[in-house]
Amino acid sequence: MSDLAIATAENPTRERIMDAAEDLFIEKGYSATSMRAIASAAGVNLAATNYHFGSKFGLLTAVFHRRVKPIDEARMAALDRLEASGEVLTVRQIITAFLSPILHGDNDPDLLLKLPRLIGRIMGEPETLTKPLLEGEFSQLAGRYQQAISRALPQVPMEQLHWRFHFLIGGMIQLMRMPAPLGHEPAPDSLQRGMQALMDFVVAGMTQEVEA
Amino acid sequence: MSDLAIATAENPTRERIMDAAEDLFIEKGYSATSMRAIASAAGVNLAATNYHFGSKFGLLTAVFHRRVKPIDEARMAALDRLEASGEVLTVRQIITAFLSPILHGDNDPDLLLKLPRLIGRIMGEPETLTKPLLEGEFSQLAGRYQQAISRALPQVPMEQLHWRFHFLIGGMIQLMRMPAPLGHEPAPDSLQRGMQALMDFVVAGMTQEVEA
DNA sequence: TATAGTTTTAAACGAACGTTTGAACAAAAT
DNA sequence: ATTTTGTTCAAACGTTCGTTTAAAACTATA
Repeated sequence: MSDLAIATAENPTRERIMDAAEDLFIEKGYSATSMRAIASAAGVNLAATNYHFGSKFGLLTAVFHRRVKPIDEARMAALDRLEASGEVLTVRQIITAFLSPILHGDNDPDLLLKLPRLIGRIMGEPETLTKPLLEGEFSQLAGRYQQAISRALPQVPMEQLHWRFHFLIGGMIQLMRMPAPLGHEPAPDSLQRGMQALMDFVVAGMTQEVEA
Repeated sequence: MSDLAIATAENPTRERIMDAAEDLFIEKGYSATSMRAIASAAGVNLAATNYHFGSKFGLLTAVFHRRVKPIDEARMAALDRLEASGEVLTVRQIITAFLSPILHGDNDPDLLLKLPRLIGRIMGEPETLTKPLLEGEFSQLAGRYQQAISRALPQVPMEQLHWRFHFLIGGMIQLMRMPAPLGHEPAPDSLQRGMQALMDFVVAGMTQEVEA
């Protein structure tokens, strides 16, 4: 028996487990979701979860990266494309490149339903969980985007730009966690509308002028 | 034996439990924190936790409200004070009234250390936990502030204002969860600096002008 | 000092947890 | 046909969970 199963071309069990785990992680959070609940929702044997993913955390990692990887790759590609033009970028171009892959990341139809809530929920977990998930990849991506913003706003001190990027992330997570404002029912196009509002909000915050 | 203990003038056990619970909730989150760990850290018997707070959720409620109540009361009072002047308020005045109680909420010296991380962590928990905690009080507070912002920006559609308030909350939570930007070590005055940056960012986002 | 009320304690309750085991099964390779 | 390899399964491992019990210890009033 090998340590972990080798994923065959089509492995319905593996994917059924990941789908069920994703839904439960979104709804209940990581700690409050049991492997038994996942196996039961997936219609597979309990031991299959550990067989395929090694551990509960291994399963979380797989579920998380399945959604995030295409988004971050699209973000990288979008910035590559912009910078290849050689022209000076606008803040709006950069912000759009960063945020719009969430809406058009890949061809998965329920990306819009799953990804935001998954990110939002997992980002609420303790750092001991989230840090290993983000290590390396995302911080490199964030660094590239902050450099790009810095070139677009050369007069703004670096510390300010770091804070403003911080609030971009905060607004994004808030939008993902609650795709409608407080006390409002989420409409089908809430996320799109919220994303547009977020882009305008962040561009204004990034390009702010000192007041008289 | 009564259902719950009546809090005497000074009840070191009750407060030791709340202090320990707060630290552990901040560090590990709610689900991942056990009553045993709380009792052990507080140096009290396990049964004392249920004796004083009825249940784990009752303990969370007590810990949460101990921190949040003075903040929200200060927010209410600050808005009262502003509106009593009768003059038209600026967005900056309103945003400042909302955010600055976090920095100067009461006389507890470790408010700055505890409150932000507690809020940030708990807001990351599933809605089933957070909704009962926020019901009533905060939504009323948020409503009043959104009304005030609406009067300060009469030309902006209500839907836009709701989104912008949403992002104010998101930035605030992000700042509370991570009092320093990504990849930066938190300095002693990080929260103050971040809060100032957040105010500027949000005021710019709130008062944004449509671009040419 | 008796007595009533409150708080703390050790111990246990049943339930649920993540993980592991070893046998059964399927399918491909020899 | 037989071995090998990957997968599924029921069952159990030991641990930890939130909560409860009933007695002991404490506090204060009478």
